Amino acid sequence: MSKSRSVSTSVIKRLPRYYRFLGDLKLNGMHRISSKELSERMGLTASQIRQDLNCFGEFGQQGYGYNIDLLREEIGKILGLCDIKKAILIGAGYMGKALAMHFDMTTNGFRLIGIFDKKQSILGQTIQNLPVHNMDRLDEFCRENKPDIAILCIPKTEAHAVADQLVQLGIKGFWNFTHYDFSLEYPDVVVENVHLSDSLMTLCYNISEKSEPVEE
Amino acid sequence: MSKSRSVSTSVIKRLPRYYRFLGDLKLNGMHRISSKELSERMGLTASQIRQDLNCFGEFGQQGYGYNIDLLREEIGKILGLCDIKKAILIGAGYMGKALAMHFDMTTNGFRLIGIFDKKQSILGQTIQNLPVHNMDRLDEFCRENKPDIAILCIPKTEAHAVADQLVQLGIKGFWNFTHYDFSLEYPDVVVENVHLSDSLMTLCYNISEKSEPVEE
DNA sequence: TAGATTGTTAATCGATTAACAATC
DNA sequence: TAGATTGTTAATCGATTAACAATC
Repeated sequence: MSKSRSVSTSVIKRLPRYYRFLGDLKLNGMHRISSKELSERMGLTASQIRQDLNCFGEFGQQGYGYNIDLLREEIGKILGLCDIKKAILIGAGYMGKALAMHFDMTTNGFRLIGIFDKKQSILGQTIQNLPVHNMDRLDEFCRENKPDIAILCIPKTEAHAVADQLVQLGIKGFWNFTHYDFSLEYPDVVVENVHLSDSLMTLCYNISEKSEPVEE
Repeated sequence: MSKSRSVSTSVIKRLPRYYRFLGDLKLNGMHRISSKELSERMGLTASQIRQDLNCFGEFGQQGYGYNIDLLREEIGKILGLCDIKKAILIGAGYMGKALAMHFDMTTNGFRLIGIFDKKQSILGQTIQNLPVHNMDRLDEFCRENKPDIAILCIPKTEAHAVADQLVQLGIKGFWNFTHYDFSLEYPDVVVENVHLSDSLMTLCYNISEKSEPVEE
């Protein structure tokens, strides 16, 4: 299906945004769009859009443009959204709960199948029909259910040990909300970091920069 | 203080990570580090680190390397973390609450000064000593307290109208957790997006890619 | 057919890496 | 002084943009 291996991460990172915009256009009742019009709506160049898409195949038609519905579906396939993978949540604090309750993972390729915490007060609870298991049941659960990824919403101090354990248990990826950085430790495991602090600091920089007098 | 205007966003995005690693090294009781050793720990090249830092000044010493504590502080200054700016939270659902309760903004340059929602059931509550105000008090509050940024944790459908209102009220930046994309609409307002869906889709792609048979 | 717009090659631009003189 | 490591210039690499023939 895919044309060749190793598409650059810059391209990959743009795919979800294309997917989102195409979804919005679809909801607007539109059916076709040219790379030029899409580029204007997204703040990119038409060239870039065409280059990006041509990493994966030929989805357009000369003189016509792209069929919105079809292109969206193709990008969905490229991202692998159709094949729903199994996720477990480690840490049912505020952030973990927010994700479990509020966030529809199935539209993003995942289904939550288990929740774990070690805090006694949380253990009885049920979140989205899933009981919160004690951490000491993690091994057994993973062996039985073979989750693909783990969502880490635990304190930084616990991240390392838990990650080690999960890698041992064959986890394939982490959605990492902790402040711990294990990009390098497990070369065969995919890590997607959501470093909220980094994001907020970037905003801080840009705000500070903006309000500074511009020196020539 | 800063050497020249318009440092590339690639560099800016790496600053918080440097800041984090230097903080960890400091906690480890270390005092100096060379660009080479830091590069190995962070998975970068020494050249890149030196290039990045030299966008802002000369923080090292030949033959010695960098003073960890000092470099960390300098990066903090560059990011503008010392000057605490005012933030308001719009939307006190699961995600909004998680941020307000759990996330220490002051270490990232911001202080939460107001929380807003329109859901009747939430309005009585107090989160981190801040009462949840009704949305119809937003105008008054902003005129009185002049917040710098707004954290948007509201449904996509409401994002556009609220953003418009806040821009009118002089907000300087958004920390955007909604699925709405207003990168282009307000050229003078700084937007930092936390598109969790995009992040999860990227993870989905990388997991799918990894498990596919590698074709040559 | 003529016009529009793609897919793709070539040109440009920017970011990363390498090299090295300066210097602690 | 000799060794280490910076700051910075030059070389390389990759990503973005421009151009255009192919074609719907």
